[in-house]
Amino acid sequence: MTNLFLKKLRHGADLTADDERLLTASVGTAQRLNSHQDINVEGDRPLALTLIIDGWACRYRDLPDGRRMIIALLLPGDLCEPFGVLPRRMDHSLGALTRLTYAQVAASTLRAAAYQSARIEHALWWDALVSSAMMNERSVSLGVRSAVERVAHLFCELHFRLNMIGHVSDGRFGIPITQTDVANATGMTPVHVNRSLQALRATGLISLRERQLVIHDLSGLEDLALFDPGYLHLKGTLMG
Amino acid sequence: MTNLFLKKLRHGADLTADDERLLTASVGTAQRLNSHQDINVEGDRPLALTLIIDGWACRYRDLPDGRRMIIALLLPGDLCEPFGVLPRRMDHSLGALTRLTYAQVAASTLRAAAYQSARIEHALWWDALVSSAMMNERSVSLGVRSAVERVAHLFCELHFRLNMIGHVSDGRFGIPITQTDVANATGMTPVHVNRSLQALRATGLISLRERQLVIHDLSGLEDLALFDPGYLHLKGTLMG
DNA sequence: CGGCTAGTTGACCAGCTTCAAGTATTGTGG
DNA sequence: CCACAATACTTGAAGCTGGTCAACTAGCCG
Repeated sequence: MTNLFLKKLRHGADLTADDERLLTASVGTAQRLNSHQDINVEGDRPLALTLIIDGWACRYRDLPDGRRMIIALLLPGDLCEPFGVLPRRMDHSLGALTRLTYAQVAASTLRAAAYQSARIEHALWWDALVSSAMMNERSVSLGVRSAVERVAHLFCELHFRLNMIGHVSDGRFGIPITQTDVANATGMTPVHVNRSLQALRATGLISLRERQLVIHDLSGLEDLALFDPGYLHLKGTLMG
Repeated sequence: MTNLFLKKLRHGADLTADDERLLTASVGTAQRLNSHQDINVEGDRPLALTLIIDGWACRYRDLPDGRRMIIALLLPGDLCEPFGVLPRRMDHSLGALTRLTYAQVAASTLRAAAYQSARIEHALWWDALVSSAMMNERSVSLGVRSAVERVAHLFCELHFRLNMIGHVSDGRFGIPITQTDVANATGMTPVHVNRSLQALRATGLISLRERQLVIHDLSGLEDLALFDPGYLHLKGTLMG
């Protein structure tokens, strides 16, 4: 269970049992947090990378006048930053959206693991590539997609990401965050998220009740969202 | 002149003459392109990383219905992707916005240089960190900043990035791209970019004529844009 | 000179925000 | 286990930001 991280990385490279032991040994002890608590805040000097073990978190930024943007949603198995490096000063914050279990990982330890095993190096770079591609696609959403498209796109992306770690069954998965969180992540107001959700439900492509999302027609939803899963590089599609 | 790349990397680490020779040797021969030509298009299997030598380029994505989003602006000295890895398939395109000189760099060569010199490794990771921070800040712009704020923020960022490579003198620098390009990069329409530019000029903080931008009051512009230069990690602010 | 691209302006419109109020749902202390 | 508060969700009405459409101007190059 600690290692949805491994489960995800297996999509990026064929890790051996040794590789997996090495990675497991790099991860610190689990820590817990309630929702709305922060792991790092802007301005901190972080001591290690953070690995999400259970629950959802986000990287976010607050502007001086109170506006908040969620830069990225972090799911179990996600590393909060690229593996190679720690900034001297956080330029954004890292906070829990739900009750959260996480662990710290030293960047130097991960780099050392990458030196030791080309497969680990490959897997970690694959993970960094996918994270960066998700940031790209988020810009596209925020820049040119409409409100309904953005929400639909988010659901498609969550479907694929959660599926990688076995958290989707039969097109159904939990979305344990509030509509206000979705609003902060999509650059919309909570009110308009609500209305967009209703519009999406009205298409018949999804159901959403009590924070359980059911995708009835994935390819229909993908079409609506202009979603192309290529950016998630799902088959260890990497070379150097 | 080839090496605005080095000039930029010096902001991330103290490179020795040997380091710089090694990096210079990694870079392929210069190639030229006219504006609106592409280096890679979505779906390509890229053979190497691309380094911008002269002129401006962008990473962009076209949606099936014709909408275009510029994901990132690339300036002289910029590497188009994180250094460690090449995707098997491009999930976005890379194109010239002006006449362009660029060169290819093998990802494996760069990784090898990083193995050989901790300073090079440090500098390359610093570069990757800054690129990723710029993507974060772009999401913030697109998500919560108004039109005028977005344009102002873009100008602030360009000021700092171009300043790193010595392309700013006295608050003045060239912006060799069209208002339509700015629109595609900020998620706005060309018409509204035009009006926002007029609004910005009316504040007296900037002048913009014949694609020469003059920032009369940088800190005033930063305040207007809610710009905090911290994310550019300007002083080799990195640890592992 | 003519054709193309870039920039500018005006009028109108739509998508999304804002504000406000009301209904569920969840959590908490007695 | 209930009462109550707090949080999350939903709905309506009005307004603003930015989009759309269309036309016109200015510069550039063959």
